[in-house]
Amino acid sequence: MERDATGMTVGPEAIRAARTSWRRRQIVDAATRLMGEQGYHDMSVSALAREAGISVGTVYQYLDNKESILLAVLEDVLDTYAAEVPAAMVGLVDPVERLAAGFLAYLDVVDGRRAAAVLAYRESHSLSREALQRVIALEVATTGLLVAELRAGSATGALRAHDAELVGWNLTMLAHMWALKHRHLGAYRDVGVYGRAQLSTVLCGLLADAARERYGSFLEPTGALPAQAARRGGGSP
Amino acid sequence: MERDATGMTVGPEAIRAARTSWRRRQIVDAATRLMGEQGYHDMSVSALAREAGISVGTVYQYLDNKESILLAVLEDVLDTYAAEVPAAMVGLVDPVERLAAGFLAYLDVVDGRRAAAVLAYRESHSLSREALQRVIALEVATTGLLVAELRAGSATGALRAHDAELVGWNLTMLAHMWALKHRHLGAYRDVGVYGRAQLSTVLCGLLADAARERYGSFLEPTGALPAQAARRGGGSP
Amino acid sequence: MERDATGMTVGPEAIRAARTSWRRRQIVDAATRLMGEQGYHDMSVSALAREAGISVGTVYQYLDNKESILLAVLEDVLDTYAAEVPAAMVGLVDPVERLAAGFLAYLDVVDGRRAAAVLAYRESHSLSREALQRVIALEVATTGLLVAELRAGSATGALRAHDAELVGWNLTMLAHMWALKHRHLGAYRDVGVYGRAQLSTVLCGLLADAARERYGSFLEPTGALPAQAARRGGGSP
Amino acid sequence: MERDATGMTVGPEAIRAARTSWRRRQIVDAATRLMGEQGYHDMSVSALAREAGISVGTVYQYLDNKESILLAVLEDVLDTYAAEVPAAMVGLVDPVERLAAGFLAYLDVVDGRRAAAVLAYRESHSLSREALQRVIALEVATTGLLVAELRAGSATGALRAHDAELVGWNLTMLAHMWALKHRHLGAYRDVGVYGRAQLSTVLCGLLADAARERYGSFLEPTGALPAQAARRGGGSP
DNA sequence: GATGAATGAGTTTTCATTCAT
DNA sequence: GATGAATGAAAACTCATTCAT
Repeated sequence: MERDATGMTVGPEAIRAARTSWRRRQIVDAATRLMGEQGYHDMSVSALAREAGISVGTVYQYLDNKESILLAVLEDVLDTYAAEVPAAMVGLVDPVERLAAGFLAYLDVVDGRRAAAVLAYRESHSLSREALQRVIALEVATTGLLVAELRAGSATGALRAHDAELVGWNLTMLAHMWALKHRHLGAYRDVGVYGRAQLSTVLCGLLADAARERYGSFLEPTGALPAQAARRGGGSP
Repeated sequence: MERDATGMTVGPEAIRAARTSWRRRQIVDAATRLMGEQGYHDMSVSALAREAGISVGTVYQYLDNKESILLAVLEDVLDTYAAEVPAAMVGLVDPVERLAAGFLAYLDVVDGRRAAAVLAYRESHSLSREALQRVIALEVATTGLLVAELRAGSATGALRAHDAELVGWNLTMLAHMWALKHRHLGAYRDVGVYGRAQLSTVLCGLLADAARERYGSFLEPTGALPAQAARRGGGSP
Repeated sequence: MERDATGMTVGPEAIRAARTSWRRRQIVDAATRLMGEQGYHDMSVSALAREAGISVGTVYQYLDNKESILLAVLEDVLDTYAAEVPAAMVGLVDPVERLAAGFLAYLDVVDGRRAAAVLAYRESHSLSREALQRVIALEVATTGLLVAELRAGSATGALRAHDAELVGWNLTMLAHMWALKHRHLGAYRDVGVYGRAQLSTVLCGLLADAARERYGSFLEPTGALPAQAARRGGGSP
Repeated sequence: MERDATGMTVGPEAIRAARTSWRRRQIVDAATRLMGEQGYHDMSVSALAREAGISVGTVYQYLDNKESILLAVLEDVLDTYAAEVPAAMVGLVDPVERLAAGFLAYLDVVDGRRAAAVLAYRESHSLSREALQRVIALEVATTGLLVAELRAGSATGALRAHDAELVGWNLTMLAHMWALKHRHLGAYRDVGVYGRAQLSTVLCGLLADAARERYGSFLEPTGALPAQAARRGGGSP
């Protein structure tokens, strides 16, 4: 493989790879926009091409068929969750703090791409069995990150015995809810407030009595979050 | 208006009305089935007619167009919520008990018609502006029943000061979640357990210290529910 | 056949015949109205039934199919021509006067039922071959009445040698034109004026020099018509 | 804009424009044929596509909907009138000669496209309000050309005072009549004879006494036309 | 690689006609 | 005789996908 002075891979394959990912991004971004507005079925491939500024033929050069456009869009959001949630936990060691930071990062991604977050609920059923499995696997993986912290918290004694998987899905659901019910919740609320309120709801029944004081700030829905957790989670101003 | 020996209204208009509602039920039931499996867009009207055992023309005799089939299906579920939730509260006076009974009844309907419950999330965006408003209004109305009890609970001092509207939507969301995440939750869990667990999660942060003992049973996720609340809520075994 | 005191036929067959003609009139009148507005194809049989104040089934009891409704409507107008044109000539002996009276009567019918007159041009092609033959035969018959007078006029020497058939169709066409081009002609003109103007146009080239003086009034487009001819022809004020 | 050796515009836009007009012509020609036989409503778009030798999709690539196919067909004939009538007058200065030449050219177009000429009468009512306005405007424009000559003839004193607009419509109607009544007129007559006969009918009442001699040839229905007027007008042999 | 014209299967919807009541 | 609910064939129109340029 050839490399240029700065260490970047060059040569025909590198050019091709770069073009491919650039094209896919063009397409996925345009598709996310259109599908958010009109839905998967009402987005025609030619409208997508127009929105992306390319031709129909080019769309089909980079994606096999309409369904794989949908898959690419959904994977794109789910990949963002899978990247941002662990990124927010880096540097934190306490399971409860990691959990809080992960949840707030999740919520932050949802808030930044609300329309895309809704798509996973609205359009997944249009995927083939295999594609659906991939989407589910991604969702399970991200929720799994939260579940792991819930289990770790139990192990350290900070959290009471609980159904970690159920609680993990609760956290995921509450993050998604910000997008799903934004019509009802978003008018007079702010993501930050929303996130803290939901976190306190979930942690309330979870924290062991002995740990309540230590994590008291999480139980105070309207209170300020400890610096660490807020760092990543407080996305939109 | 003529009436027969049993007091039933008879005569041409009564026959027509009865036929109309029977036909609409046939159609709505078939549509709920097909849309649950294939989605709104992938359900063709002729497939619907076949499933309902009638002709395409007959479908259009009772519903104006495909969109109004969707609306009828969604209203059908939402109407069930709006009927069952208050029905479950009848006879109860304590706000917390009414809230619990309402939530469990809501969950019970969701459990009984999981596919239909998901449709509201998946297909609402295919409705026209006006139809969407009707659907939203119905959803708001049912959630409003829970919000009212949350406010009443605050007034009696049983519940702490809280964002009643947000908590109301949380309860709604957690009921819907049983359908939305059933793939993940339903395999090894039972609605009854699920309902009590979620109720305890929500009530934990809400109950005033003074009321904790009184409603202790609600805070015990796996514990038995007090007779009253369980009576209505414990639908599917 | 039974007859009542006034000599009217009675009995079941008479009742049936009377009902049949009454029903057909209801239907033809409604159809003429609707077809005039919407055209034959855009008039649905159920809309026709509604307009006529009867049920679809009843329409089919009196007319075999949609095409025969069209035929009935067209025959209705053409029959009116065939009745009114000779009626206007009754009592007149002079061929030129008879011709003038016939033309003006024709025009008068057209004026009274403009929409129906247009239907013959617009919708005839939707008739079956046989039905079309009947319509054509009726039109030929009426024009033939004018052609006969043209020939008679030649025989008496009042009219010059001419292509009587062509002139007959010209007169027919000019009568129809009042309906066909009414948008352009009707705004600032009156049927009476129109009729006299067209008659003078046609007669000008026809009258033998010796007869010009005698029928001078017909050549004066804006002049008054001789009493006889005006009697019938001056329909709309 | 690029041009090839022969000065033809080339490049993608030129190709596209050429293809578009070629396709539209294919479609309009096929539609004129089918609509002439079956009428607008009974011509299905798929039958049209078959007749044109293309696919349904291609029809819709070049024309928005079925109505615009009809409009294209009607505009096509009306545009021919609007082009041929003035073309026939070029080089003539005398209003009466120009009028005669214009009328005969009009008739010539009608004769060349009889079925299409009838369509304007049969199918106009299927147009939308706006499309109808366009069709009417075109018809008025062509008749206006004749009306202008009628007025010019009055100004020079060749024609008597008359209702120029009415006479203009008469000429238009008589040209159309060749198509509308062809069943009755066409069997034993020839367009040339028909045209001269009708022209003489119209001019008879119109020519001022002083001009009768000069334009005597126009008044002789069966006589030869003066060279100029015959040149253009004598279309079909 | 990129384009976009062409395709035709598939969708929603209408409506003439029938026939049990 | 009168009704109008039921039927299903047929129509207009869309759009994912291909492929010659």
